[in-house]
Amino acid sequence: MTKKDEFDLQLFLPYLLNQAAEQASLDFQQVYKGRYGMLRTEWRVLFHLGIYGEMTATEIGDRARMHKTKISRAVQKLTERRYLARVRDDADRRSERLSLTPQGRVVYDDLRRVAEEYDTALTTGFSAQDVTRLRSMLQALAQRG
Amino acid sequence: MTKKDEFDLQLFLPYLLNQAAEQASLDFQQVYKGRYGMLRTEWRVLFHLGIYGEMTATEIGDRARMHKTKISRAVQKLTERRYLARVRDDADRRSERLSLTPQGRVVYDDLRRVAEEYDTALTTGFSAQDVTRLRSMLQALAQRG
DNA sequence: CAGTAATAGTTGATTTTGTAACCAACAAGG
DNA sequence: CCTTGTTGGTTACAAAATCAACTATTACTG
Repeated sequence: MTKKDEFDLQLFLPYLLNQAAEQASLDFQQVYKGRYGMLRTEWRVLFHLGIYGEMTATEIGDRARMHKTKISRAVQKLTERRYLARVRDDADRRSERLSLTPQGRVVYDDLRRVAEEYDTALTTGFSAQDVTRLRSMLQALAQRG
Repeated sequence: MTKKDEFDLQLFLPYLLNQAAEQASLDFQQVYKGRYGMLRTEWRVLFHLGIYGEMTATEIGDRARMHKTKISRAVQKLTERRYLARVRDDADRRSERLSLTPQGRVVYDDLRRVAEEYDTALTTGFSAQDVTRLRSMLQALAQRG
């Protein structure tokens, strides 16, 4: 990253990643916020249920690396808006099986379409190979710890 | 990213970038938080002054893409801790020239050393070429908008 | 089993961030 | 100059994230 005495903040990975991440989520944020008044935590929960189907709060937390209070509050909001249904699990009555309502699925489908388009827009200008390499490196970085 | 009907959240760039960014900043965060009780906004301001020398708040904001209220509060905190000095600019008496105190420089030097080591640790396992490519792609992504 | 520990999830208090309104100093045009 | 608009920066208030404590249920251990 640096030679000898110079330190380039613009190349420092945590900083750089953060700048890129913030920029990358900006436009997509406008959509889920503007169109559905959702928070980042909320679309994440929505997407997890949309993709993986029925899950419990902790399962989402593990997969998304989100803290359980964030999940709890996101689930509340989404339930209020009738985007998801909660059913107590009879096998373990502490937890609830969460799933999308039909209404929630409509929202998910819409946002997912936008997400796909947005991802495409973000990666235009890079070669397919570079993009693949980028994703795999990011996944590796995300896994450390 | 996806073929036809599948949507892989783990590969969605805004999500992936965010996961990687969060993970990447974790350990470094421990250091500046644990060792100096600093916030992310604060080390950023500190680093900007350490690297680029005297700057005004807006200059930092432009370069770091941070909102001015964040800067304002970070500057306050850092001033309280005697890490930086503020001098009203006579040419334009609305703004202040900010710079590190000797004490602030000590902290900067320490954190910078840690940052360098940490960056190295993060990138081990990747080829030098891949890392270079990664950084340049991230810079490109960060610039969009 | 009884007692203790661990887990799923919620709630409340505190901290941090975001948004908007604001003050002081400067800039430009008439 | 004087009005209007802009810019640098702060402050107040609302929204959100973090952290700690709490309830209810299940798992473990002697």
